[in-house]
Amino acid sequence: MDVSPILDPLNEAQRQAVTAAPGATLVLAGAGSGKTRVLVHRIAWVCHVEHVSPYGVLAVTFTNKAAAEMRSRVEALLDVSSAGMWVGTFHGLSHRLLRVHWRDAELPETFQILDSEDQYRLLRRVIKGMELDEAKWPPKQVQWYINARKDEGLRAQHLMNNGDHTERQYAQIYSAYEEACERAGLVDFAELLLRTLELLRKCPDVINHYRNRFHYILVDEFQDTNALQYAWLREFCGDQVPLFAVGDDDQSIYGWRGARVENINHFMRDFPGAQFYRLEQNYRSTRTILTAANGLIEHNSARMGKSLWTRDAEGEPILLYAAYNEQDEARFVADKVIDWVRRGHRRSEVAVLYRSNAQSRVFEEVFMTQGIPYRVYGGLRFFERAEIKDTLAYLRLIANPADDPSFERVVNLPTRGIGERTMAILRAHAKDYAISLWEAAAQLAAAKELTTRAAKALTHFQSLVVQVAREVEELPLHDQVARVIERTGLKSHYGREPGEKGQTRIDNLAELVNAARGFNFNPELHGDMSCTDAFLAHAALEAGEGQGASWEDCAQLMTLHSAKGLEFPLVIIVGLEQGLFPHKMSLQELGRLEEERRLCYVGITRAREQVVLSYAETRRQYGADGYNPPSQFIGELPAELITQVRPRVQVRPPLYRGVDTCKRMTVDFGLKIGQRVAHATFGEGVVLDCEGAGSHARVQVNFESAGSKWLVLEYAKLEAL
DNA sequence: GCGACATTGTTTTTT
DNA sequence: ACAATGTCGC
Repeated sequence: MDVSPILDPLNEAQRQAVTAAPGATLVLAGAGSGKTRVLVHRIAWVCHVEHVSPYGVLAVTFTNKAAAEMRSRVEALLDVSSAGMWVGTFHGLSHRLLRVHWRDAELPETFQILDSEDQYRLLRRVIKGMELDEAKWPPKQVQWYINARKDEGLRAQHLMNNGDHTERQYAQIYSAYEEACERAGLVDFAELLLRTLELLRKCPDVINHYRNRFHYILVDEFQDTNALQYAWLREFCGDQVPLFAVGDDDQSIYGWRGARVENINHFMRDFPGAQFYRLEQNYRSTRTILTAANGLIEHNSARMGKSLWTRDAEGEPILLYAAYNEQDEARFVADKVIDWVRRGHRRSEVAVLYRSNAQSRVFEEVFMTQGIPYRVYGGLRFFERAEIKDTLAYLRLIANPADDPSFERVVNLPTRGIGERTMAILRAHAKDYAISLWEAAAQLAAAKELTTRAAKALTHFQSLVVQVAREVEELPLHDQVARVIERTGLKSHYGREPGEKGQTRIDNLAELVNAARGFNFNPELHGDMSCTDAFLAHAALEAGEGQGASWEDCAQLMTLHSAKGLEFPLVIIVGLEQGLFPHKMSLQELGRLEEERRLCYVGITRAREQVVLSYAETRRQYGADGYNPPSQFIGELPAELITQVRPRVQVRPPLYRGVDTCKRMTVDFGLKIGQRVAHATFGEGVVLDCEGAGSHARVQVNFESAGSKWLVLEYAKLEAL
């Protein structure tokens, strides 16, 4: 067997990892060091050299995108179809397992998946149903709590008797939520994993089957695994099946949602004798960029230790721009994009990275006026749109009338006279007899316990659903979807919405029919699910892109988090201000601050050719002007790599504040906020704020070298520049 | 059931 | 500031 296609494209460290002896292996793979390549080549290696069938390989990722990429690269390298191979996300693979073993997992055959929005809505219902005050038990927080517990492998029953009153109440809600899911045959995202884990633990037949089947398990982005996912992996491995894990502790940015970098350490403990490799040669960035990234990340204490290097040239210095405010910052960035394009590059090679989504707005506005095409990542995705979810809710209700959340969603959409009062009676009845809303509706309408009007409306709704269900039974999927949209009145309902909005929704519904038409039912993957169920699961597990892939050459706007795994020739990281990035919520705890620093590290290492940084001296946030000092991360980068960009001219209109100090400042000292000033010892800086009056008047000045300071005007002898 | 006003919370995101 | 809810009156 010729292994040269597998080994030739690899460097020494990669080759060692790929050809490691069978057994647990951990690869610490720095940014841009060929992590996916190692994973893919490792699969090829074990298949070709150790003669493991591709069907004996289980490869797990976090996102569908990563799974798809892995699949296609394995196919290209192995020259076989990857159809039989188990490559997928934790959730996708868990789902697949639960569909096969639904009986052992104690699920109804047609169980459906709740996405986070569905989960949130159901939780609100549950909390209301328990007659609890939403203000005291915020559904968002409860949702957070439940998911966090599930991610730790904990059920409500484990929590009922612990903690204080609050804790117990949370556990009570958790328990009621479990029951609601149970009754309606619903499974949320975390539940997919937890159910699977419990299934594997309680059914020796099942786990033995899979341990015999999978001879190799690989996992990507290992630093992002939470406790549940790690337990899931260990369960599959037992003490026989080797686990090949690839990750980078320096890119762990999801601690806030339960990811445990410590799993990297646990790996070495739980798999004694595990092999350990480091990939430190970077193929992406210039030396300047890597030196900067290394310099920054060295400020973190809890690290495995790793230092990226490259054979690449030194490259451009890192640019730093101190903007007056967020508008000035956006204008500067727009200029940079225009300049980049003028030099013969593509716009799509530029990424603007920010800490929080709200920051995208200014950039959008300025890009719009400057005529720069752009694309914002994140936001509502296709299958998350209201009109899409409404249609899917009808489909779900047809498949399973006990699906209470779907019932709630569409019972009065379009409005058919079933209001809050009727629903309250329905819910109470359903609760009393522990039946679904669907059954409750049927019973109450028959028992004449409702007003004639309400009973009629309910009967009408139910017969509509039954009728559409019958009509649709034998139709191909896309016709089913089209028929549902038509017959339920959704189409005309949205058509009535005024303006562009209604049309967009209609277009989206048409797009949904297309998506259904293009949906491949794969018996290999979907087992004996119905095509509709498979499509519904697909909608929940792969919510689709935020915006359809744009053919136009667009500048890319996204959060630092969503930039992970991507690369761009030019990366512009904006809003580098203390309190914004690192975010103020992270400043109290060292661990969280270090995570912010890793986020910055991720941002910098996305760049191939150049990094540009910027911050604003004043920024309008939550409606008020804020003054943030420059981010500490700027100071943590090696100073010699940074070139300050001087502002061109003073573009920003001066800010006036209607307080006496400002007037005095302006009149007596010739100062105003935003004014550049010079101080005898501190050098040059910018006035950020003022307070007090008369001889107590003070100004806050942000000095270039000395940082920001409060000075008493009378003594400071500031010189206006 | 819908439009007008009030209240509320604004880090990051995938599945 | 602002968007996204919730409440109230018709």
